[in-house]
Amino acid sequence: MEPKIKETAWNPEIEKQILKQWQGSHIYDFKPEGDVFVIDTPPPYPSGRPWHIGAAAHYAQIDMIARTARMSGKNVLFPIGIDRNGLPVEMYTEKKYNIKMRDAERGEFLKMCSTALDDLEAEMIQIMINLGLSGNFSNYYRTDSEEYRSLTQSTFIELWKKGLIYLANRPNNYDWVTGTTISDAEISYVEIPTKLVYIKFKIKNSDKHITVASTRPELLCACQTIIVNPDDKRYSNVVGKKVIIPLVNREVEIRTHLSAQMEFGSGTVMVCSYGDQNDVILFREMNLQEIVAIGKDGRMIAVAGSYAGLKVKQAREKIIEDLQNQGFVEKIQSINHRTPVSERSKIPIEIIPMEEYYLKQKDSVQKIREMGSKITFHPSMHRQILMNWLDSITIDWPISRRRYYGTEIPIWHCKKCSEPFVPEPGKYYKPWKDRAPITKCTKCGSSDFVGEERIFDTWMDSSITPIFVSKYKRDEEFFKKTYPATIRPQSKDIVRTWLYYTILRCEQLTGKSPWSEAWIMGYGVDEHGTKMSKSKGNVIDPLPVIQKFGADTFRFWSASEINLGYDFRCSEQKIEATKKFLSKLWNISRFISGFPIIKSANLSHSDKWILSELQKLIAECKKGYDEFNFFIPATAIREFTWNIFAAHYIEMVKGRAYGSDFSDEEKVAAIYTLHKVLSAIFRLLAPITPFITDYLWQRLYSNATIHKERLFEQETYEDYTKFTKEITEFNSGIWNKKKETGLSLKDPIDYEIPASLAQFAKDLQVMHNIKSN
RNA sequence: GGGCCGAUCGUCUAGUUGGUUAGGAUACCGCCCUGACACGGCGGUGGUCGAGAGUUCAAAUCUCUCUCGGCCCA
Repeated sequence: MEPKIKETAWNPEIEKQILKQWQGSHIYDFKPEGDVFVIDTPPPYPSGRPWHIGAAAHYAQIDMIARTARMSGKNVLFPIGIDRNGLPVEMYTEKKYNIKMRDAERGEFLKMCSTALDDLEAEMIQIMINLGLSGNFSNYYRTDSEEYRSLTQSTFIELWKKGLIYLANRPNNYDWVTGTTISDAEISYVEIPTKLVYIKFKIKNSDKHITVASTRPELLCACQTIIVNPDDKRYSNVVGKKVIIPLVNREVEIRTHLSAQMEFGSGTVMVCSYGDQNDVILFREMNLQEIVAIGKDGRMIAVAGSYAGLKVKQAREKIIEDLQNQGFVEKIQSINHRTPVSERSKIPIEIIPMEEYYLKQKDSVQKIREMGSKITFHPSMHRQILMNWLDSITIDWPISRRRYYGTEIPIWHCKKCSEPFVPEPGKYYKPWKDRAPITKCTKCGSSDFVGEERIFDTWMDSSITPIFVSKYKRDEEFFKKTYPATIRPQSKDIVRTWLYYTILRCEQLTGKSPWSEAWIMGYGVDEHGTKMSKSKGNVIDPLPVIQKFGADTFRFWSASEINLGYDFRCSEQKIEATKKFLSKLWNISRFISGFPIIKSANLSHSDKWILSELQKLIAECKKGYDEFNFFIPATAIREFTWNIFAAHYIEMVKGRAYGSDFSDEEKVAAIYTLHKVLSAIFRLLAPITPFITDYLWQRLYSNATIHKERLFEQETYEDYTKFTKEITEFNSGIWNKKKETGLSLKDPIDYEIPASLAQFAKDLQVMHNIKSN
């Protein structure tokens, strides 16, 4: 028997020719009809080389979702997009050209950012293609395109008209390095060593003092009250008295408030505008007059007296020194303080009152909680991340940013009376350079207008991906078919941003939940379990790994190694080891390819046994594919193929398939079953390893692609799986015996076949060359 | 300080209605060319199931406490 396949190992180079075939044949094109399955693909941000290997694994798995749905008979919309708005590219550009954004001409700067993104994007797209993603590459979208930005602006205009957006001047998280307001979602917390300074405040008309512990002594000039806990006996006799602020020599009153913790510091807290979020709450609650002490450049302003012009940190050092010199310091303690920092610039944020645009979100929390509880989460435990976040929302979402590379806020104000005007939706507006959409102010009659210079928080763009890909407001028919989308795949670290904001925005615009399922993946960490970062030097570049081992190897590794929702380790050695399975599959196929394809047969017992094991495998795979957990089918298929099908069944029927000492009927049954099982394995594996399965499928079974086939068909056979343990143990027993006695595997042996295996006796006898007595 | 999640051979994991010598894969070691595969076959080393206590005839599995790791919030 000559096998159809000559090569003895899977060669990843073949992937290139398969890719070419896919590209030419449009097998992955989407038709908006029948049973539609829409994936709200995350558009990755091209923030620099190399792309994270964990992200590549993530996209490989998203493709498995698409292929699973397609092979289940669905019409799959699998859009590909690139997220290009936001701060990282601005910082990248500033560094690359050694310029400052605010010194550059705005139009020029935007062009530089756009060019930088083009280069970074090209490699990302190439990796996605090489990975075999079955998405829409011929028409991939960019969030900074005219079409996308005009949709963002249209949705803003729509919500503005609905009254869901307002301008307000209130204390905000402010990142003075990047010069913009940021939302709570863009803040992370880090432990920073800092000094807790115990400052003595003189009590008015008394020679006594009280001690106040603070990590922000530079804000003394903005202090408006001192609070103590109402239950704190130590201070009950001073509540209501006035104290003199050291150095500043202003009087403030001592009050009580529950938020003062008796155990922390001295039990007293100075309330300043604004040291932290608690100060913001207290100023509002107690109706205190705010004193702004820090400017937009992160330096103290005039009200800080001699400290004006100093950066916050310098001012702190200086004021501690002055307090010490004048005897106001009782002691200084070194502590680690959980400090809010900007996720982008990594520096501690300041809270500064500013006028910004807000999108109402507090009123939506209850509705989103209900929607969230109806969305199916994979795995279900990650629903909690959303719920925890919903519980912590206290203010509306500030959506304006004082940066350049983003979608412009489409609004003009009357120069004279400040009346705002929004244009008609449907076009892309740049108010910083375009003319106003009206000629005369409807309020005061003035004809001078000033365009808004600010842009949106990038989440304003990203949060409308489901309505962008479904052509909201652009193709009503298409939208009806494709919205809400089916599934949102994403990583767990952006649940509170991307997932949450998308539900919020889509609910406000469409009244519906944007998808029925959310699929949440963990992070890729290095082989020792630590987070990959450029500074640690443990980043693995996915591109050379994919080139070396092939996309299918990489994909099978990702499926068999990553448990959905949990963090996973990335090691090149592990990826390399997975390649062996593909070669095993290749060689099984090579062997079977030598036999003709047979339509039907009269099965013998061994055949019925492996077919009922196959049914068990199919049921197991179905369970995994139904919840898009590819770990389950990948490991089950590997186990079945290698350790049951190849190790036992193929060895058992080899003699029969070759035909010596067997009837034609018996021979035909073996060959029929070999092909039956192999072709089922190909289809079961196709969503995970689309290259090798399609190649072998076309070599052996069809002129057409495997990717239009059904994933599996469930058939019923008499259950023979109860024999599996006995068969495999019997075979092991003989292999061991031959080894112990120094026999070669092909040597004859005396061995009793137990009565319970009598149905398989003939196959077993030939397999092991057991002497017939 | 509070919440959520996790912890099983070096690594990935099975085990979730309490009763298995705790199973598999990978890595490692040894032996072996066998009608597809040495990217193979067979076998072996390796786990006091994070720690402690409790319930029980019996606990990786149930209860409590603690430790560590991750994430979130105040």
